[in-house]
Amino acid sequence: MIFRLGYVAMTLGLKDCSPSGTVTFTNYNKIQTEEGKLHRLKKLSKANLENTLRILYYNKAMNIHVYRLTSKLIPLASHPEAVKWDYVNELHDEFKAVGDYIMENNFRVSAHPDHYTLINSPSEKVLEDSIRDLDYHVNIFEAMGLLDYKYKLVLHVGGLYKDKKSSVERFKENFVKLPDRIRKRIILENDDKSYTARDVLGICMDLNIPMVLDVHHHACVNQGEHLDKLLPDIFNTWNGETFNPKIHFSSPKSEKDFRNHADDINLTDFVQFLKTAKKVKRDFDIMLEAKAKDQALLKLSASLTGIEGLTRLNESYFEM
DNA sequence: TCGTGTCAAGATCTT
DNA sequence: AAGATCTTGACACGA
Repeated sequence: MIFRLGYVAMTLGLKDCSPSGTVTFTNYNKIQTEEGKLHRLKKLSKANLENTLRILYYNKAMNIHVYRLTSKLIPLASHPEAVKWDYVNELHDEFKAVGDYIMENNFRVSAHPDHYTLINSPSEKVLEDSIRDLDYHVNIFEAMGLLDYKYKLVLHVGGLYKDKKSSVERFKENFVKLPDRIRKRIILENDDKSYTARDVLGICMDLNIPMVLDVHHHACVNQGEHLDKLLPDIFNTWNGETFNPKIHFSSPKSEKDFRNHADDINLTDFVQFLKTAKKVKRDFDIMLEAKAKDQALLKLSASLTGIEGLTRLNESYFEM
């Protein structure tokens, strides 16, 4: 079986190549004219898309095909008070260049709306803001021409609101009401505090949603279950999907800051997880969430060369 | 050019 | 009930 490695958003191997250039709302407001504001947003967005393309060139050169797009491609896009503009059409060519390159080279790209996006919130406003943010993310995929639902948005279940059971119910109610173009993109990940892998698996099986296991989060909070028990079912939530199952992997920064991400991936823990994954006998992808991004990936990749039972096919592809 | 406080956003813990 | 904390990369501003 084959597994692949990927990383998140930015590339330390490239200088001056942030795909997440932005402007603070405070500063944005200092710009006097509507035209000036628009110009600023457009300039930043254009640079972000160009840098994303550069990152993809780099990924291709490095044989890395699993990559998470930044959520910050279009600054203030879902900010309620920022000027509304048609970034999809105005940046059509830039979006298309990125999307074409992704499809031509079979990249598996995804996005991960940040933790303010909560579709199980009891607040009508928070829900509304969240849907607007999801809409923005889908707009980006669509603008790139990534119309296939295989390009996913990773979400957490949300807050507990002092009552897990009703909060899960609210998630389900709100989820099924989402428009197809959003709902069919969403996949769910266990978090490091509230919703365990087992909680999320239950929801995913109920609603037919692919689940992303975060191994680190599972170590932070669990109900005593071993991953051996859960992993086959987690992978089965991907049956019928185009892409293989995906998991997230990161290492704790320290014993004290256990939930924080370390710069690199702990080799011992990683190999330990591979042993569990091997039993499932299924190809899968691993999104590395390490602060050293692509450098952490390459470092891990290099150190996996000597591991017994593992064949390194290239920088990010392994057979075991 | 460098260092540091600040930043759109919510939830939850602390006081 | 209000304020602090979480966590993160990048801005913004001043030295």
